Amino acid sequence: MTRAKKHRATIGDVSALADVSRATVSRVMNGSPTVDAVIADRVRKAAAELQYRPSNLARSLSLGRTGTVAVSVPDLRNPMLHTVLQGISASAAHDGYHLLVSIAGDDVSQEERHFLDARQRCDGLILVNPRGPEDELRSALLQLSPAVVINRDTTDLPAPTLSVNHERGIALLIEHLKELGHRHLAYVTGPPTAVSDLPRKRAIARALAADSRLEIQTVSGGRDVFDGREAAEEVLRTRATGVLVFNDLVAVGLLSKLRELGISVPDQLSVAGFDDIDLAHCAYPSLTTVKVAHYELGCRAWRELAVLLEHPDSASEAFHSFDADLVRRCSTGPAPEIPR
Amino acid sequence: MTRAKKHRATIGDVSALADVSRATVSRVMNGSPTVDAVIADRVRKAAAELQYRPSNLARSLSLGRTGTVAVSVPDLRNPMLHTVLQGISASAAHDGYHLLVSIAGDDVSQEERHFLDARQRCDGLILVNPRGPEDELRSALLQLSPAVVINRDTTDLPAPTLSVNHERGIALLIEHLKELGHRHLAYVTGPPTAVSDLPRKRAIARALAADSRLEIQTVSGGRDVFDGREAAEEVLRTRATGVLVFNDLVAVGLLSKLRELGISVPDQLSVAGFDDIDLAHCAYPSLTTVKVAHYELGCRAWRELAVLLEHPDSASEAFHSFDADLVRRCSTGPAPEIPR
DNA sequence: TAACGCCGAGAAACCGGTCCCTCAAGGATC
DNA sequence: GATCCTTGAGGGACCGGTTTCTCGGCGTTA
Repeated sequence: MTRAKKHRATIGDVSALADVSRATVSRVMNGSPTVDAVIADRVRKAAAELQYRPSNLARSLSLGRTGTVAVSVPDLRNPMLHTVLQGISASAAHDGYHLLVSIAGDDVSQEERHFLDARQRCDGLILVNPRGPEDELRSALLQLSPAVVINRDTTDLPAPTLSVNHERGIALLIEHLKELGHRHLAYVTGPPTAVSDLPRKRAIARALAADSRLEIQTVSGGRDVFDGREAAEEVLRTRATGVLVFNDLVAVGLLSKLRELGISVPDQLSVAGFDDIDLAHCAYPSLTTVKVAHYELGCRAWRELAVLLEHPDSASEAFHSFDADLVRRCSTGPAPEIPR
Repeated sequence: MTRAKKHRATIGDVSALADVSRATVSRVMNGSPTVDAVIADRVRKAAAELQYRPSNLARSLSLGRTGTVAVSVPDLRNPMLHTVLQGISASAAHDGYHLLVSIAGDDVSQEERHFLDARQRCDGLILVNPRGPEDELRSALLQLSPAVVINRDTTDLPAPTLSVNHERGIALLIEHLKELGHRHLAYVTGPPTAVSDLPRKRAIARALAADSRLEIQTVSGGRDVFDGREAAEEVLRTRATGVLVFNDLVAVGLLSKLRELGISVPDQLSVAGFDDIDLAHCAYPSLTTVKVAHYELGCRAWRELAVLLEHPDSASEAFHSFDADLVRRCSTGPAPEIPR
């Protein structure tokens, strides 16, 4: 054989060298106790000599399970995702599962195909911030099962769904700014594809309906710090005294540009973010925001998936909402007496 | 059959329903032109009816390739990694490969096992910031091939290695601070496991050897903003006038704590980071740092891996170094005449 | 000493695809 | 009308594991 350098050793190579059947090698590798110690030793020695590593692929195919779960995320830049991932990862590891992260990328039309692809290599899938239209998501989920959805505020998807209560989070921030005397606000949106913009906008509509003296204008934003910087001038044009921003990252960008433009926060303009990422605490001024238990959300997502992995037929469609808590910091303050 | 709801349809189910052989189904699914249009249609109809999706696992096993490559990273919090990932991801997608990200986690002793695991599910592996001892890494790489290493400044690893020139980056920063009149510096390290601390420390040792008037003290830091905040008081105790920080994220944390402590940057203390992440531009004061072509580094890493995937025997051991460029911003300034 | 049971290892089917090889049918050529 | 070539589909081996089922050999008990 010229296998010497080429392909890795297979179970057949080991069984031949140890002069036993492949079944026996399999038993030894999996620690089955029904193998004679002498033979087991011979097998282990042969395996070591050949540097044998069982093929995960073949093993998974035969076993019908991979011991792996995929998490699909649109983009990794948002630190809030990392916290969710840590929660999932820690819980999954505890149950002996591996985690693979798959980046869906910007092309929403490719998202469904991407989900299917990720799902195929694993026993289950966690979709974080899926973006496509609801009917597509709904039909995709039927093929993806077992799957769990994070941050889609549709309550009756054919999969367990966990979501931050964005609506309430925004409501808290609006309330906070109103208490500080603000009447004219601006909302800096997320990227056009972000579905989680919808509940935020619902909260805004509701607040407007409840208080006729309130005014809230929308400014298009994005997902990262540069998007926040770019939104700054338009925010100023609205002449609002307080700004709600899609998330903390965009808010930090906005703060930096406002500073360059000579706007004093919060004296002239109050700014509030969303998520309470580590950075919110380090921003200047430190960022008022709402805090979400992202880590626990990740843990819970895993638990839901774990149940489905055990009982694939338990048609779980639970919806769990995670409330947000206001975190008052220095980027919000009383509305200025005299608008700019 | 009670297969109705249970397992997904297999190629056998489709071939039975379409009354053709499994080989023919396989041909149709892979778009082979040697199939009669009528039959192909029948097969497609049957596949649609059964909602047939070929098993990636079985396909990969049979094909001997998965069309997937894994990237192993220690932790996702550092934004610099995202840029590298984007580079890899874009290039890989261009060549029709999928990318999976695997998070190694904090336990370095599990790292080798983690690499093997990630590698097993894919055709290749890119190791970003591997941390274990060099001899372990060296022997692991032999089993991991094809693999590519990013950010390990050992030039003769048994795999293509791409690394930021940390040594030169730090040298640039030291030079910059010296020009500003600083003689007494502090260096805030990365986490204890970070191997990329070594070239940074080498640069420091070299600078000290070259200039007897220079003094540089080491303060232990970490990898995220909170580590930076925690290092602040010890930094102040060194009475240094300039600080080099392991990376931008830690530097941003340090800046925030210094601000709380009433230290004026750069008037009383100059601070410099490393990596030039987006945030460096948004920090207050904006952060002097060194910029690295992380995106290009990612692209190059993919290219190296792609070559190995094509020609597994081309024993490539190339070492590529990516130079860093100084980015002067507002967090560094002239050394104070009178130290604190 | 014969019958029974248990332990441990091998043969072979199986997971779900791919693909080489074979061969039948139909059209073209002489 | 017979032969050759081409087209296209099927049979079956294969990828590298796991697992059921079978059976030989040994120790135990009557």
